[in-house]
Parts: sequence; structure tokens; C-alpha cells
Amino acid sequence: MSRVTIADVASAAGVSKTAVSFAFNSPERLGHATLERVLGVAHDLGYAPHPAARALSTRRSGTIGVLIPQRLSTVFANPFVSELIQGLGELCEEHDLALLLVPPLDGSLEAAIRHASVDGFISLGLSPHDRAVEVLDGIGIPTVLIDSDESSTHPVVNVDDRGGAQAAASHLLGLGHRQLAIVVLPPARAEMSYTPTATRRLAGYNAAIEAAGVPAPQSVTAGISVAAGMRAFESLPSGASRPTGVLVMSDMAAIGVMKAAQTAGMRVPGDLSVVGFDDLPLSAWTNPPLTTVRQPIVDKGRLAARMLIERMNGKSVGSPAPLSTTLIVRASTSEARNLDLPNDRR
Amino acid sequence: MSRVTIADVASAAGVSKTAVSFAFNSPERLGHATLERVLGVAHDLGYAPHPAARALSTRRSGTIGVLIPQRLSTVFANPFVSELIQGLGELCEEHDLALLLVPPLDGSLEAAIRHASVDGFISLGLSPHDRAVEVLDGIGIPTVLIDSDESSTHPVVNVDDRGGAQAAASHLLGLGHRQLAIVVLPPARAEMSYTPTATRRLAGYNAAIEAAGVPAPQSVTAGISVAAGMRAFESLPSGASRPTGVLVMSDMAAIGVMKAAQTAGMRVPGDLSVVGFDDLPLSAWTNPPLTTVRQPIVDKGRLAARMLIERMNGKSVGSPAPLSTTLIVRASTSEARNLDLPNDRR
DNA sequence: CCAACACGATAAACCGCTTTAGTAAAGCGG
DNA sequence: CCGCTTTACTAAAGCGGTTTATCGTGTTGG
Repeated sequence: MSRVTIADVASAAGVSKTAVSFAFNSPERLGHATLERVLGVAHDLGYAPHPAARALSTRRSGTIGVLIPQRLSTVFANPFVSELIQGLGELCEEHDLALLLVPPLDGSLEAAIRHASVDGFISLGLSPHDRAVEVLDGIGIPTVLIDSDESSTHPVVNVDDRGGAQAAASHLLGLGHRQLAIVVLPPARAEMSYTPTATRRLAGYNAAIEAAGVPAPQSVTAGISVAAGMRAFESLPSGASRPTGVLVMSDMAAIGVMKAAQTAGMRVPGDLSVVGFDDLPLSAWTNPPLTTVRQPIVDKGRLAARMLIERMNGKSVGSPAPLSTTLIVRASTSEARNLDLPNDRR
Repeated sequence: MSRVTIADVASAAGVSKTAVSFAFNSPERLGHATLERVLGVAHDLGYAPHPAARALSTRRSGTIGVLIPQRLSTVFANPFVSELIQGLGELCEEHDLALLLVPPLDGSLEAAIRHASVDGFISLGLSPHDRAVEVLDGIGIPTVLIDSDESSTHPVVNVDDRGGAQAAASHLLGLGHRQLAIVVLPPARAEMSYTPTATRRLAGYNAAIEAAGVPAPQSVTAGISVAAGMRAFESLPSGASRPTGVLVMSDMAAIGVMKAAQTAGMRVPGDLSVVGFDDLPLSAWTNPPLTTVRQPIVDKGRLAARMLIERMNGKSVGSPAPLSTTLIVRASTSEARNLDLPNDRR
């Protein structure tokens, strides 16, 4: 009843285990007759080499791992990850690799890493100094970091977060907004503070804002989900210091902000301009369509996978230049209304 | 420079390999002093058991596989899959499992299956008679089918597709629509025709339509994406036989249909009513918000994972009752206009 | 004082495959 | 007919863990 092994095939075909192995991996080393016979027997018996045994022998598992810093249910609520996987997937399929999603095991990402049988890792949003990344190095598994900080030891695939954020802020400022708020990305892991990405985007926002000589904006942290965006809106200051424009670091949260604003009776963009970040496909269908900063997520995944595969093949590769971001102006932003009425607007 | 093995730790700590193994797996079998020492040495050396070796020995990989019948880039363009993974992920994390995405390898799903080192498989949309599923059986890997046909050999997790579809069609018919069209799901694999799911939904639509004594609707097949939905709209009949309502088997395609209709100058729902299937989160934000059939996708994933894990633990489980679906009426459907000029209601 | 018995640690077999080194037979030129 | 190379196939040694059976040893009970 148990699995049929190479030895079973060998004895059934009257040859050695080696011959069976050769039949699959180096067919040219076998005589034509035996090759046929072995393959035939193997097929009849439904033989499939045990993947773990094969991996142990060849030191290759045919799998690359994706380090998921949080619970799968929260991470996959963000379409960003789907996009990324589309990119990774393309390269994986091209190279006959499977994709292993590695979430924290029993709360510990490090433990999960040790258990994962992969040829390489892709890390999402983790700093190069994160303990998980150090474990990776300790084991000596090739790794590529996405959305991280520059690192001398790992290739890092980034987009121009700072430039994109700056463009977003300039856009709002150009429309006459003076009272702004920022919705910041959540930390990748509980222990951390700002993610590398959040830090860069913040810098971009602030650069534009300071250059315009406008008061420093309030900032709120929100998870990457519509619900979190809604909560973020609630915690924005109201009254006189109410912002007329809000810069959100993710499209999902931006949609939440719009939704909450609308249910609070405000009009977007009439009463509140919102600009997101990512340009997810769905951001074009929202109501109103979201003004946002486009980053090439699929490309990012593709590029990261390509670099990882090269590293797995022994080539040493450096970090590529950050991919460019572009502001996509849709309908969630408009000129600030009655921006300096002598006394309170409303 | 190569990986540190259990033998390295053993000799560094002056004990046998067995002792090191015990230190991790049966700490109670070691004296307190040695236990501490071994763990200390292991930590200093950065030892991590080789996952493949461990898997070979224990016959457990700590991984469950998700059989992806198509390219990752097309499958993950559909938020349905993200939702499902959220459900699967919850259970996986609870049981300390990782999730392996297994797309066709070199075009062959069967080949991919053989290479995957997993303890169990979840199949998406494949018939129980699919060759891939047969390979699974041949190897003897526990498997749970999602969106499949009833099977005596495997647990199947389904929703009430037929009932949901019937409700959707009844909704349109109740609004006075007489000229309908159906947008059918694409085959899961190139070889197949209708998927089990598509067959059931079609039956549901038709049951309602026939009961209403309305002419049989046109049907078009469209992939699960906005772009495919747009193309589907294009290929709908125009002129006198133009449908006033369209039943779409996926929300993504439904959104595409709406979008294409709008860019063609039609108003939704004024000129065309559209009802989708799935109730993806984003379907609530579209313009107009989409009327659709809600299916509990996350629950589906959770349930499937739970059943698989039980099967992996040796318990034999049967198929659960189909999860229920409910029609969610939003704003993409309205009464049919001027349907027969003389006596039109409305 | 000796048999009985936990206790702590180990040697060796095993998991299922790949691969190196090697052997027997066949082919070949001289 | 002999040495030399090919060809076709195999034995056995890993790969890096786990696990079973065993073995000293210091403790006890009778």
C-alpha cells in the first residue's frame, strides 16, 4: 500500500536502481531496449520519484520561497501581493519552479525559514538587518529583497518610492491644498517601526511639503486594507485643522479613506482629495477613480525572480536601479476649495 | 563553507548524532546538562536541520500544495484566489504548515505534482476524473477538491452554485428582463470543456429561465478578468436581439462587461443590467456597485484546508454539504426598460 | 551482595534517490 | 588472437536526518 520506490521498479524491470535513475535523468546512458522497458514498468507501476529524496540527493528542491512577514490572511487581502506573485510566477514557470509561501510558523518567521525546503528566498518588505534575513544568511540560501534598504550582501529590488511620493504631494500642493495628512504603511513585523518603503515615501512627501513651505502634516498609521483606511479617516483631525487632502501610502487604505469620507457625508474630491500609492488594477474602477502613484508591481516580481534565479545558478548579481514610479491622475483629487476664506469654511 | 550538518554539531558538542537529534525532537530523553550544551553548540554554529533530509526521514514535509491549473499570472489576476488563500492560510498557520503553489511545470500539471514535496494537495476546479487527480491518487497523496464534481474517492468542497445562479437569473427575470445573455467560465485546462462549476451555474440559470418561459439566452465564454469581460461584451449580439440583462459567472468578467458597456455609451443598469458571481470585496466599490451572488470564498478555503489536514492525520472524511450562496443586490441591475412598448410596466 | 531497573547516551539501520567508480562484454584495429 | 576502447549496466557510497535496539552505569529492592 505504500509508495512505490525506485527499488520496486528496478526489481520489477530486472535492472539495478541505477538503471532506473538513468532512465529518467540520463536516458542516453541506457540501451534502447532497457530504456523502453524501464520506462514502461515505471509507468505501469505509477512510479514517481520521492521529491524529498531527490532534493536531498541533488541539493535542489525546485522551489523558491516567498517570505511572508505576516499572516497570510492579512497579506493576501492586499492585491499588491497577487500582482507580485504574477510576476514571480512568470519566471517560476519559465524555469520550472514552484512557489512556496512561507508565513511565520508558530509566530516565528525564523523557524518557518528553517523548515522550508527551497533553493532561494524572496523577502517582502524586510530590512536587510531583520533577524529573519540573518538566519537566511546563516544557512547560506540565496536571497533577494523586495522593498528593503540598500544592502551590500543582497540584491534589492525597489521602486522609486521617494520620487513617487514627492510627485503625489506636489500634485496636491499644486492644486492648492495646504492642510494635508499622511496615512503611513504599517510595520512589516510587530517589532519594527517604519518599513524601509514607508520611510522613503515619507521622505518624498515631506520633501515636497517642506519645499512648499506648508505646515507639517499629521500622520496616521493604517494597515493595508479598506477597513484600516476607514479607521484611519476616523482618526484624522476634524474641525479647523481638518486636512483637505490626504496622502495615503497604499491604494487599499486610500479606498478606505474615500469610503469613510463619503459615508461621513463628505464628497471626494469636492471636500477631500485623496491620492493613493500602488495603482492596483481595481483603483481604476473605484468611485471616484483613484488618483495614485503607479509602481510596476508585476515587473518588480519578475525582476526579483530573475535575479534570484541567477543567484541560484551561482552568478553574483548586484541590485538593479529602482524601477520608476509615475503619478496617475484620476478623479479623486481636485483643487482645494475656498482655501483661504477669512474665517471658517464649511 | 557548506551547510552545517547534524554531524558537525555532534562532534563539536562531543556527542552522537542521535543526541543532537533528540535535543530537538525528544529533549526529555537527554540529560539536562547535555541538552543545554547541544542546543548551545547548535545555536552557535547556526545549525538548521536540512528540510529535505528531515522530510525524507519523517515522511512529512510540513507543506500542503495548491494545484494551480493554469499559469500563475492568469490565476492570480483573479482575486478569488487571494481570498481562497486567505482561508487556506488561516488553517495552515494554525497547523504550522507552508503553502506550495504548484502551477503546470513545463505545461504539465502531472509532472509538477510529481516534483512537489507536500503532505497533501488542494485542487482548484479540476474534475475528479482529471488526469492530474489520477496521478495524485496513484501516488497516494491525500487530496481535497474545491469546485469539483461529487466524488466517492475524495472530499469535495463546493458552494451551492446552482442555487446561486438560479437566484441571479430569477432576479433579472423578476425585473422584467426577457432578453438575457450568459457569460460562462473558461475551462480550467485547455483540454476540458465546461468546468464542474460552470456546468452547475449554467443549470441554475437555465432552470430559472426555462421556468419563466423565456427564450434561451445566448452564451459566451470569457476568462476571469476584466479584459476578458470586455471582450465578452463585444461579442454579444446587438440590434434587435441585444440582451437587456447579462448573467456573468465571475465578478471580474462582470466588471469588464459593465466597463465595456459604459464605454460603448450604454448606461448600467439603465440600458443593461449585469449580475456577477463571487462577491469579491472589490465588487462593492465598482461603479455602479455590482449586483452579484455571494459565495463564502474564505470559508471555502478554510473548510478545504481543515478537511485536508484531517485526511493527512489519517482520519477519513466525507464531503461536506455545499456552502450556501446568496444574491447580493446592488446597483448594477434595474427593471428592464421599454420591453414591449404597448403594455410596458414602469 | 546480587539481580533488577531506570537512565543517559550511542551504533547502526533506514528513508529513497543520485552519482561515482568500476566491471563485464562487445567492438575493433592490427 | 590480443590489447584497447566503447557500450551497457551495476555496486556501493553518499545526501542529512530519524529511530530502533542496545549498552554501560549508577541506584535500588530483596
